[in-house]
Amino acid sequence: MATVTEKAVLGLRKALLDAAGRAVADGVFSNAALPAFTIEIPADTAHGDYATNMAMASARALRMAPRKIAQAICDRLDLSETVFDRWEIAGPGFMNFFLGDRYYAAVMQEIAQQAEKYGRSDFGGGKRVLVEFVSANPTGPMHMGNARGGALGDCLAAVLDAAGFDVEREFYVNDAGNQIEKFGLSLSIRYQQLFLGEEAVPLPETCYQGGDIIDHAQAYKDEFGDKLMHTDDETRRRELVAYALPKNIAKMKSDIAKYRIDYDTWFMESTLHESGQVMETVQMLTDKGLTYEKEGAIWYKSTAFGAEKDDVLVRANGNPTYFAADIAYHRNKFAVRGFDECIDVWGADHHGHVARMKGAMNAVGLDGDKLTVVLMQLVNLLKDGKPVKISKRTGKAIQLADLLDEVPVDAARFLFNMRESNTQMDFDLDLAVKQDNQNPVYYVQYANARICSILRALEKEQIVPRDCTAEELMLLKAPEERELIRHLAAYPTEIVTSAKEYDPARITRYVITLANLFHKFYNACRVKGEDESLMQARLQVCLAVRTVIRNVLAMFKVSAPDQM
RNA sequence: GCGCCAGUAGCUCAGCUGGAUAGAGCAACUGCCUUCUAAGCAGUAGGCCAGGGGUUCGAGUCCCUUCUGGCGCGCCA
Repeated sequence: MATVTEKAVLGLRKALLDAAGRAVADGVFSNAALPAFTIEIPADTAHGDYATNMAMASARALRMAPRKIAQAICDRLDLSETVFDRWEIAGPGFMNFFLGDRYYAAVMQEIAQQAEKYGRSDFGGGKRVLVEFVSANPTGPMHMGNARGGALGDCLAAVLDAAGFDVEREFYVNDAGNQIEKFGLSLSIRYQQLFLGEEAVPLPETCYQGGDIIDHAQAYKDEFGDKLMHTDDETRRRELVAYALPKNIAKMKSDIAKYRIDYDTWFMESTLHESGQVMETVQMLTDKGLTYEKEGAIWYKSTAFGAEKDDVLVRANGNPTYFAADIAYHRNKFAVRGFDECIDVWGADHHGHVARMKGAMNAVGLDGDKLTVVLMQLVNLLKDGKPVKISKRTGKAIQLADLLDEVPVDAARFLFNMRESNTQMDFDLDLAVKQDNQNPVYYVQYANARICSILRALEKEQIVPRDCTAEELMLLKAPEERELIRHLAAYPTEIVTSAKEYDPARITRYVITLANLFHKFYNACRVKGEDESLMQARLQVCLAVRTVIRNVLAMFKVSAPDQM
């Protein structure tokens, strides 16, 4: 089901090729194959609604001047089957085309008909995609970086869903391995300090320094007293982990829920170890001759699959590394659960692991190209214009929970999803806390509220929107109306492009522009008080804008209040 | 040292697979509410697209190089 806009471009392409065919038949063009050419939207609308470089691209093959080629094509061009009604030749040989009334009317009808489905497509063909994001370490609270990753991952998943993929969201909980050992040791020392003092049991620098560790120890002491002062170290550590880890995970779940993210799965790393999938994966690589032993450890030949160096899978002490578990985890995604494509959102500090992870997929007989890693630069938090260091070890990290206490969720989700993921981003806390017009989320919400206000004002006069005929919709001729409708028409394509580029921030920018065009329309064109037909046609414009704004905001889980 | 990402208006960022005079928001300045919400709109000003080479009809976009910033290069995760 191609959209009105897709059909417009396809129709134009066909008309151009037909015209070129006639030129060959007329003997004006040689028989040479025409090179590929593009049809695109010019930056300046004075250059038409669509333009093609066909003549310039063909110049060499046809051994003709671009403008002559363009003239020959345009002379033979039949636009009657298209939604275009005018062409011109410009500049070095561009052919520019102008959309006719019927296009604008068709777009309006399409949006009205599809309503909340407008923008959705079957581009993804129902392929099963897993988007794994945030996956914060459960040894401590989530921080600002997780806020960006959360908005990015959740909105990326939403965009993929709109583009016709069958999407699931997943949080990978690293509840096993070295960092859990370290977590246990940190808890154990803090606990003992509560009884013996800090000097007697100093906390090593390699331990978690955060205040949350002390809080856990204190809470345990409050509940169970000095019970663990009489046990051996290992029991104490295990007991404290068993006590604190579920609390941390529960806290992550409640923070994530506050942030309006709904995961399909919280996947526990421990299940991979317990079920034997980690060692099974190591064995699989060994069977393929892709491992070797050195200094008591089992190494994987990463370099055989494009990585820069080999990596340890099983340490000399017999414990598998994070990497071994991660291979097993991704193998589980593809081979056990059968996802067609997997997307990981990682902090950019992990970029060095992308190649080896993809390579490892190939090594275990899967396809590394089906794993996409979306890298996200970490957030620079600014307060009073100065950077705030984000570090779990100093214990001074700004937590996700703190952020959500101060910044409305609407604003946080919107702001974190404005910049392309792979660019460094400053997050000015003072600015984000401000609820004023500097915050673009209000600008977009305001457009929606204004539309609702128009509808309310008209309703007081017993005027309600009704379906319009194509002729009535063709009354929408003002430049502000046309630009607005063209932008509305671009929405489905934007979704697909966003999905292709794994860049949901594109949609945020799209909706800001939509709000801008609506505000311009609002100032230039009145609805109330116009002739009935024009008023109804403009009401349809309002409804269409509201539909798209609501679709975008609902997709990104940002509220769209009727009044502000 | 090697690798990845980036460098575009005072600030934060767009710029679609190379296309026509490089865009937007914020900040600054000037206008616009007796008519649908001024959280808005219109306008002015602001640029050697980090520097230098190259590729071609055409380069912010592609290639090389230098500089600057961020991040990696663990039997950490």
